[in-house]
Amino acid sequence: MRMTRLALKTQREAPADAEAVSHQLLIRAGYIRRLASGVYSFLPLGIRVLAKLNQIVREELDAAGAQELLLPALHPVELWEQTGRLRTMSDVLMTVEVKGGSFVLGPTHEEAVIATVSPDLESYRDLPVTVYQIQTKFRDEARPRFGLMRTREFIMADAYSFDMSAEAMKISYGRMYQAYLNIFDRCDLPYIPVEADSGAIGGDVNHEFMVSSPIGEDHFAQCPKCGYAANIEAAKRGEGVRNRSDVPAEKMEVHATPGASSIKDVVNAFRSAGFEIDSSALLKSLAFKDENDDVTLILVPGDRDVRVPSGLIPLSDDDFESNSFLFKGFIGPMGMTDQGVKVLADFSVAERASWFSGANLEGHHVSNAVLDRDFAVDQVGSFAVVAEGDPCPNCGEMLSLVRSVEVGHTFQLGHSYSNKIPYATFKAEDGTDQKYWMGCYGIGMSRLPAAIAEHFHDSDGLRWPRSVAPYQVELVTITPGRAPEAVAFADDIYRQLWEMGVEVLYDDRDLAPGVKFADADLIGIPTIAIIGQRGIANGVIEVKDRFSGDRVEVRVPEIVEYLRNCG
RNA sequence: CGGGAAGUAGCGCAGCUUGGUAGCGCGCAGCGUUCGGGACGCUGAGGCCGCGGGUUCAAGUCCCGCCUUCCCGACCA
Repeated sequence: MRMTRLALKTQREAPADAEAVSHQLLIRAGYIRRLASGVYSFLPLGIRVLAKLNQIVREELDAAGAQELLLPALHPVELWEQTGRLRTMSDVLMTVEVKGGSFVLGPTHEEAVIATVSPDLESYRDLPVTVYQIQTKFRDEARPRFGLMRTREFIMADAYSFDMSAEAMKISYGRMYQAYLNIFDRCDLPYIPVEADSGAIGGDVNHEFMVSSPIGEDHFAQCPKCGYAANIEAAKRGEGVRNRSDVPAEKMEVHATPGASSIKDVVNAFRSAGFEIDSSALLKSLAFKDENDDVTLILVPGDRDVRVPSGLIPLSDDDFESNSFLFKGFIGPMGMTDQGVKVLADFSVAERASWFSGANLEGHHVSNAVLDRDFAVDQVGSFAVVAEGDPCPNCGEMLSLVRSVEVGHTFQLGHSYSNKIPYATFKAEDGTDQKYWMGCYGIGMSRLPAAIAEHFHDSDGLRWPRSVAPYQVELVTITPGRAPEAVAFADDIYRQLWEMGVEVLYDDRDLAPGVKFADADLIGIPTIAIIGQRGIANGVIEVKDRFSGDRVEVRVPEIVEYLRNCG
């Protein structure tokens, strides 16, 4: 492509509202343009990156035995009522009213794919099947941000597997998981698969594919020794050193702390009473209930958050009324097991000898509450959100927390969707109707260019790995107005490379050299060949590697072959 | 949804305190000079000063309301 014909203009300055470096560079270099908040156009260069990524995904998923199809973006609203997600996902759903009904703009396609393929998957003989699509998704995000990172309209490659048994589902999952490893390998991204929390989509085993990034919106815990890695939502810690050495001689003592029901207020109350403490000395006791309305108390230090086990929900105000021994804001673990409350303590609770805690009395807290002396627990385990330095659950090494971008997510769904859709069944070998065992798999296609740009840019601009670069080679002519022979020479190289099928961008613009060099660096094509009068007079072409910055001089007769081998 | 900031030419910004002809840089068009790392001169085009109302002889500027955007948080298959 000749740049004089390319519908693209680089910008010296990024829009003021672009914060992330990847966002600024993608806009400045002319890959994307904002149309609305969280809504971006892909310009000619940007769509080429996307096409490269799509091609990688197609090749790997096809090789894994998945079949491409294309589901609609418009879903009849009834389909979403059926699974209950019209309600549960109402925060992000966009709907459109049309003649004769309403449609949901698909934020994900479990409903649509089941409705589409189930007529053809009638028998166990028809399984297993995995289908995928590359589709635009719509989510009314609370806060779109960081350019392509979090948008309201985005492109996802999503796949769905259908199997006849749990074992078969695991095989399909394993195959897709491997395909995902292949895909991210080919994007050259340093990613890491982590164990993840299943969240609202439901299901059991699942993994997120994370890329470490300073603008990531996720965190995962990683063990430097054994390789354990899990999303912060799912990460567990191991047992620490139980501290019994400095158990105070003093007995537990009740203090009046009127109105102090938050961690912050309680700390302040004790401080004004002369105790030099911070929130880590306070025992946070949070009450939850299960489906039988049985109460569970979870204990974590006051400076930590509870990682709520699945199946437990926080008590409502009504629940507090029906459990009159629970004083919201003043709960402590003392005597709770006698009330039939199950008490779970995080490992970190056992690491401290004595605690300040709620007194189970309105307006009162206690000091010197000691585990196994003043209160009992049913189980000590990993019940807090893990923190930097917590011991690894596998090997005990200190965990570190990594900020990251989620570029893919794979789920073993089991029956969580097929159970909700009556016709999501097949005839089993024994003649009974059975539900599909499903898996689903997603890659944020439009997020990937941002993640890649974020990871590989330097101070001069973008640097694309070859596998996703919009062009493999950029030719830059120098002083075209004055050097017709150099231009003719460049034209010839361009034509030859073009005919060989090399993806070549040709900066044939009549601009000052500095501008063209700067643009080449900004755009980030991996190989830049500089064709100027001076070099040609010496019989050489200067070729710059955008990644390493290395420059080599290639002899004129060899230049075409050299550049071809770059691509 | 809570907190903060900002909307003036395609992009980056000044002007607002103290109301009186809407400006600068980049970019864009034309001409000329330059030409191996974002050159220079001259000429020119381009504006619903976010929207609506109010105050005033007069509003980009003051007052009220709304909208949009960005950042932090909450939320997030």
